[in-house]
Amino acid sequence: MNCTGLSQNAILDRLKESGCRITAPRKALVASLAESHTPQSVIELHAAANKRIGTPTDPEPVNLVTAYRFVNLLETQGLARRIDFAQGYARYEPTHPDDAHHHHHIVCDQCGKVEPFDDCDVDELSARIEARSGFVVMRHQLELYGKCADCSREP
Amino acid sequence: MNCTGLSQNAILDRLKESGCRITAPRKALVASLAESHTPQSVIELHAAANKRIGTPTDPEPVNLVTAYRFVNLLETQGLARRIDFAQGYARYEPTHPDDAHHHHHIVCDQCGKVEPFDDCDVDELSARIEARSGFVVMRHQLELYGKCADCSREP
DNA sequence: CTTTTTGCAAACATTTTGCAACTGG
DNA sequence: CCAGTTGCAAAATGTTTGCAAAAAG
Repeated sequence: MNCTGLSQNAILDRLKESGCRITAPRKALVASLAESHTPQSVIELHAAANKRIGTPTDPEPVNLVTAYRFVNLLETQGLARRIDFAQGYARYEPTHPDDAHHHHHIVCDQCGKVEPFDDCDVDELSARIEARSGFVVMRHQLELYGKCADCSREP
Repeated sequence: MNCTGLSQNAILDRLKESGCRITAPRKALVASLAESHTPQSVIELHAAANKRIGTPTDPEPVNLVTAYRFVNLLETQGLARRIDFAQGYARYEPTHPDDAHHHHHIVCDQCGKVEPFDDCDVDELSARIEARSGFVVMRHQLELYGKCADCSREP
C-alpha cells in the first residue's frame, strides 16, 4: 500500500458514489495504483493489473485501452493525479485524502528512482508571481532531477 | 529577438566553432528560435522556419525531421533548452548566455499564454532535499499553471 | 433491462531511424 | 572531395476514438 495517497477502498468507494461501476479490470487497476509507492505509467499499471488477475488461459484480461480510459476517469474524478517527469509519457499516483497536502518528486536520471518530498516552498513564490503578473496560480509542477545516492557513488 | 536567451548569431557562431555546418534550414530554424519570446514546439519552429525561407515554388524547404534533428543537436550542444509543459510534446528555448541564470514559466491553462519569471527559490529547497535524501540535485523543473489576467476576467 | 464498460481495430500525434542523395567548407 | 546534413519513407511510442459485444446494477 502506498503511504501517502488514497487507499484502494477509498478510491473504489468514491467511484461507486459517483455512479461508476466496479469491474474486475477497475479493481485490479486501482489495486495496482494504490499499492505503488511511486507514480506509475499507464503501461506499468496495465502490466501490474494483468499480473494481478491474469491466468495462464487469459494472461491479459485487462486491455491497455481500458487502463488509459480508467486513469482519465480517475483524474477527472479527482482520485488520481497525473504527473509528467518529461519522460515522454505520463505517470499517475493516487491523490492525497487531504487535498492541501501536495508533494513533489526527485527523480534519478540514471536509474529512474523516484522519491517524494513534501516540504514545498512554492506558495510564497506563487503569491509573488500572482501579484506581479496578474495570473491566478492554480497549481504548479516541481520536479528535481539528479543522481540518487547509489548512482552518485559510481560513474 | 528574444530578450533573455542566446542571440541568433551567438548560436550560429557556437555551432560553427563546434564544427557543425551552417545550412539554410539551420539558419531559418535558429532565427525562428531566437526571435521567439516563449518556448516553441518543434512543429512551431518548423512552420516558422518555412514561413521565413519558403517560396511559392517550394513552400517547405525545411523538413520536419530536420527540425527534430536540429533541436536535438542544439540541446546536446547546450544552445537550447527543452521544456516540458505536460502538453504531450516538448518545447524549446534558447539557453541563457549566463549559465547560472535560469528561469521558469507560468502557463495559462485557458489561452496557453506563457510568461517567464526568474525569481526562483528552489535552491534552498534543493539543498535541504540533498542533505536528507542523498540525491545530488542537478536541475529542476518548475512550472506554474493557472489563468492569465485576461482569462480570469471572463469565465 | 438499461446504461456503463470493455475489447478490438484503427486512427492520431509526436518523435526517431535507415538510407540514399545532396552540399558546405 | 568528403564528412556532415538533408529529405523521404517508414517505424516506434504513447494516447485516443468508433463501435459492437459484454456485463454491472
